Amino acid sequence: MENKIRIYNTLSQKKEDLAPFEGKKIRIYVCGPTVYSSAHLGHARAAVTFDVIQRFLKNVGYEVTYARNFTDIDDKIINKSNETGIPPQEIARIYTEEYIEDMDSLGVQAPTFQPKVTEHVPEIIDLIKTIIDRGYAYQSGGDVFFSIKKFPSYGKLSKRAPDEMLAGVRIDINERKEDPLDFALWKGSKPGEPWWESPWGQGRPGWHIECSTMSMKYLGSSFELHGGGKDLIFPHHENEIAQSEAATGVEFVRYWVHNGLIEINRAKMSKSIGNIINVREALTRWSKEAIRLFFLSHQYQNPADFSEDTMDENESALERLYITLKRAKDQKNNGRKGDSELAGNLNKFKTTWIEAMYDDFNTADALGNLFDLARAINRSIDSFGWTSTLEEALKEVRVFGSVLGILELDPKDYLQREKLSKSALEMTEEEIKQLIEERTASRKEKNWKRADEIRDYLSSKGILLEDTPQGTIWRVKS
RNA sequence: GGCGGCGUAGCCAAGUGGUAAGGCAGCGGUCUGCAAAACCGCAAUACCCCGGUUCGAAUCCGGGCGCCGCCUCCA
Repeated sequence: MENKIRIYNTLSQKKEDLAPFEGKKIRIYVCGPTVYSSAHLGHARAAVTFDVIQRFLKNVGYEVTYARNFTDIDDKIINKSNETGIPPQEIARIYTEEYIEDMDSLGVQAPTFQPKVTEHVPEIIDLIKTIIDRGYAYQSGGDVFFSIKKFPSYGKLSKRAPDEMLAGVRIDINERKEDPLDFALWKGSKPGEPWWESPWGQGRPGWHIECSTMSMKYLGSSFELHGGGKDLIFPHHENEIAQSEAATGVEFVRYWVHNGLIEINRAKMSKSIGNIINVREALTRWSKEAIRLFFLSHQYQNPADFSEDTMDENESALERLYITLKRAKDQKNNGRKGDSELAGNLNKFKTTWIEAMYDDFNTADALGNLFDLARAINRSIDSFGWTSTLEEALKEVRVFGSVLGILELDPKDYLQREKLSKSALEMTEEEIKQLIEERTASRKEKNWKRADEIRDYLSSKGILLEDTPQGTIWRVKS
């Protein structure tokens, strides 16, 4: 097995060995949402991607410190406030809470720190002062701008040269900027807008500076891993690098990691196109683990094209795994010791899934190996029922599941309750159980007609029956 | 125009030099009262096209076609 984690670094455009600054400590910062609307699948993918990365790192022995911010003061929030009449703070509060709830619903573990911009304005002002003092920024009216000319390596992340960026590009000509590409560290406030007192007058932080401030506050001037969606590479992360390195003189981040975007019918999901799918909408139809499975069955850097059919397929795939787990659980100990064939498959799985994850967190590859193991488990059950090897295999599946955040439910709960709640059928568990009892009685009398009638009826209601040696079981159809 | 990326069977999707994981859907078989699930098997002559490098390329290089993202708020 390889002993180095390989990770694709946007900065070098190569896979590199993951090497912490110190021991086995990894510090991660991920750009969280600007809280002015409900979380959509794009937010969810980013959150799940880095959730799995941090889970895996912990699993293989790293000590992870993970920060993800809330940008709770921003032009977009102010615009929303102007549209709705709801105060900006209230908008931010509502969507911050929603985001926390939604990510929790998706099984995303809470980061170590979840700092908010509005709670760090003094630190932001200090950082801006430092940048000005070091000669990288200038005041102009009530604004403060970062001067990209002073930062020669500007463009190193997004691979673009400042001269080229200007050509044919739509840029607001702001009279107060020395260079059109300069960006605001501090924005003077207009009447009616939220503001904080600063050396440059009343105003608020510009976009970008909050992430530099908070990441460095919680993780240090230099830290290992900074993540976010690919759409943030420019200008957001480019500007973060410029500001941070201008302020400290040291390398800001060692590995830049970017997840691919969600597409709908091969077009980016975005507010301007209006094809947004919110997390809570998706959760009314598919289980949280199916949604995670959808994300994780793609390599994290690739685009993921969303469709209802694809989601249904993921739900079916998840169901297959849970059915296998349930079968395994239902086996009785029959005294047999082990199954060498399964043991071989288990060993293979143990190494292959770890290897896949070591290679740039390739969850899609790892999942392929899981399905191989599931087949091996089923085969073993068919031949031997319960064995100690089966027990070991289930243990390993649980470990794997805990890294990906899937297969964490009791199989029965998934196959019945979880799915019952996602389907439109109006049937209680009690009613279902009664009908099954009646059918079991009919079957004993070999009254196949009545038995089939009941089965067909339940089927029409979306309930699938299965007659097993242990009795009749049911689940909700996909 | 600049930068980045993608094009693998019916659909989804791994795979950066040695003759192609996995899932979903389909077909046949075993099992079953019949089903379901599971297993076994099948199928789809699956690597966008054309050149090149190589003993050997889906994988590297060049060219072409198609699609997408960023360059403007965005996970």
